[in-house]
This record gives sequence, structure tokens and C-alpha cells, in this order.
Amino acid sequence: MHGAKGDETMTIQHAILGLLSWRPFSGYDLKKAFAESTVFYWSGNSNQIYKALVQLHQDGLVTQEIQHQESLPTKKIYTITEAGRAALEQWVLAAPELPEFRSTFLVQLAWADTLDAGSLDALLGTYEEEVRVQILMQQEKARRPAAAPARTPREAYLWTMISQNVVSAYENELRWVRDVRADVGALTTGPSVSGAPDEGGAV
Amino acid sequence: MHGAKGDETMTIQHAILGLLSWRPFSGYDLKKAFAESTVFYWSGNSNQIYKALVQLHQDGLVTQEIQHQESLPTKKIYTITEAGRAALEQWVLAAPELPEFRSTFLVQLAWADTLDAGSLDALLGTYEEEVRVQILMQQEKARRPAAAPARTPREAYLWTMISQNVVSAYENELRWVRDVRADVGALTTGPSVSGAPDEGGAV
DNA sequence: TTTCTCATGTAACGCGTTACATGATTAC
DNA sequence: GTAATCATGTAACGCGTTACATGAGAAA
Repeated sequence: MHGAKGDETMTIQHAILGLLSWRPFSGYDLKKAFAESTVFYWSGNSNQIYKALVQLHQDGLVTQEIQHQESLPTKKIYTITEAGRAALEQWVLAAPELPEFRSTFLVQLAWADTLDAGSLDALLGTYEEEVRVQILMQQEKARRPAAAPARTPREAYLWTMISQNVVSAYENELRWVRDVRADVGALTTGPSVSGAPDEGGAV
Repeated sequence: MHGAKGDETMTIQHAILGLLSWRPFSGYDLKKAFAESTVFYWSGNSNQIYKALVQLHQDGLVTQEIQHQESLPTKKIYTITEAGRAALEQWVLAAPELPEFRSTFLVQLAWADTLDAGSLDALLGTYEEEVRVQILMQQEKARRPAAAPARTPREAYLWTMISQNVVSAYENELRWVRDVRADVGALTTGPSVSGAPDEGGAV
């Protein structure tokens, strides 16, 4: 605990370096890994990934091995170097940042008092349904194995909890929206303006 | 429920329009409102706000009134128009989007198995402390009145729940990190490598 | 004397996104 | 015949951020 504490900012390069510390990847494979992952939240577009790999290579944090294939395009396999591992370990020790919760829905809700009871309930109902679907998708993702490194029991545990974090966040959101929906329904004293479509009932 | 359903994307312009639907604002006041708000998550930098206001003005969604002041700079007061209210109401009905949870900390944790038990616990402890502080700050924010419109009881309720959503999200995060910390501590079988600084005890 | 608040703006830059380009093979 | 997969890249653009510029009055 005496070394220089890295106060570096998060970039996609660190995320890539992390994946490469697990096993070698081609740019194409990294692209897929990002696209499928929720935790590695970058979109996984070619532009960013191929550029980042060039940069990491120039910095000597990864090595590149060209792999020719018959009847398939040539690919470049990237492997992390010792310098790369050192840089990653330093970054892991950096001061943790708070997560960003960006909800456009909250902004919408902020001005939703112009809506009649039915429309507001429908809006909340649609959101509730979306969150519920998302939870199922995230649980599905968490269930499939081999998508995570498990070189030690502790690492396996950490990856389980990382998946759990996402699920938990959406479950929390679901509880919240159900509460709001129930309260808003009870709060409405006047007669309902029009029959609101009762989508997504009790589950 | 017969009109064209707006499937527009969220922009800062909608957020500004929303605030102006509450009461007139100057660019400077909007800037402060964004800077202080967590829900209106934009940073509140001049560039974006003044540009957006020019655009809204050109689109006829707001009107501009120049207000000269003695011994203070002239300011421009923006007021929402009927067209502006219509645009806002349409946007409020747009299909709700899922919130974005972006946690660089999770990415860090993903590669934290290289750390010894003490360092990992310290990392989790630092994060826990940060989350705890954030909860207090958000609760403090939620407590102060007059920061939210309350033209009807329902609107007051919605704004309470919007603040609650943020608090709740961080509380959920706190529960999660405490669980992880406890489990990781119990999971460590070998002797601790070095005495980890026990920061942020039980509260 | 320096810094803060009020108030509006511009410049430069970086990150991330979509869309485009190529080209062979395989599946429907 | 059409589309998807594998595989690497470039171009163009937009949003958001920091930093800079101005300028007066009030507070430290």
C-alpha cells in the first residue's frame, strides 16, 4: 500500500485490457463480448475497439499475432503483456467511482401530471412491463456459464455478484414502479376519464 | 389516446422544456437547476444550454424576454409557448426507456481477483463509504422543498417518488456491496496478507 | 486584492454512435 | 438468390465536456 495510487479515469481500454487478462481475443471477439455484456456497457462498435487495440499495441500493453485461416478472413489475436497486466492491476486499485443512474423515464414522469389517471397508469404499466422483461433477460444472461472467468473460487463469486448487481438494480426499479403505480391509482379521487388499457396485470 | 404516438428520443431540450413548463427560467437559472439536479442528469454546461435555448426559440417552443437590470447583467427570460406545451405533452407519452446503469466499479471488480484479501476488502470498503455518503446527500436534496413543482397533490407525490427512486437505487447498491464484502471476507480461507485499514465501520 | 456571483456566450476537443466499405463462405 | 457470419477497418457526425472570454458589482 505504498505505491503510487493510480487515479486514472475509466476508458474502454481498461475494459479491453481486462478481457485480455482473461484470455487472448481478436477484435471481432471483443466486439461481440461488449455487445453481449451489460456490465461492459460500451456498445461494441468497430470504430472504438479497433482504435483502442491499435493504441494498446502502440503502448506495449498488448501483442498482436496475425492468424491466417483457410476459407475465413485473417484475424489478429491480441495477448496482454506483462506491462499490460501491471497497468490493469494499477487501474483496479484506482479510487472507485459511483455508478451513473440515467433514467429518461424519471424526466418524463416529472412532467406527467398533465396526463389523466388512465394515461399515467398506462405509462407506468408500460414501464413496469419493460423492467420485468429486462430482469428476465438479465437473469438468463447470468445463468449461462462459460461467459465468465473462474480461475479461482473467489473470481467466480465476484462474477456472480457482478451479474447479481445488475439484476438487483432492475428488481429494485420494479419494486419502485409498482409502489408508484399503486399509490397513484389510490391517489386518484375523481372518476377515471377513460378506460385505461390494463396491460401487464399481476404476475 | 388516438393521436400520433411520439417515439422521439430524449434530449436535453425536452428536459429544458419541462422546466419551462413549470415556470420561466433564464439560461443561467437553468444551468444551476441542471447542475444541482441528479434526475436531470446533464452537467449543466453553458454550451449545451444556451444552444438548446436558441434552438427551442427558433422552433417556436419558447419565447424570449430580455430583462434589463441595474447593476447586474441583462438576462433573457424564457417562457414556454402553447406549441411548447404540446410538444412536451407528446414527448411525455413517448415509449418509456429503461434506465442506464453504468458502473465502472463493476468493471474494476471484474478483474479484482488479483488483489489480496486486504486490498480487495479495502476497495469494497471505500466504495461502500462512497455510496453511503451519496445516500445522505441525496436524502438531503430530497428533503429541501421548493425545489420541485407541486401544482397538484399528484405532482407533489410524483416528485417525491422521483427523488425516492434515486435514493432507493443507492440504498440497493449499499446493500449489495455490504453483502459482497461480508461474503468475500468469509470466503478468504488463507491468512490475511497484511492488515487492511478498517475504514467505515458499522453504521 | 482577490475571489465569488451574476449572466451570456464561443472554441476546441474527445468519446461514442451509426453508417459505410470490402470480401469470402455458409446457411436458408 | 438472399442473407447471415466472419473479420477488419474508415468516414461522418452529434452530443457532451472542459476551458476560455467578457465584464460589472459584491464580498472576503
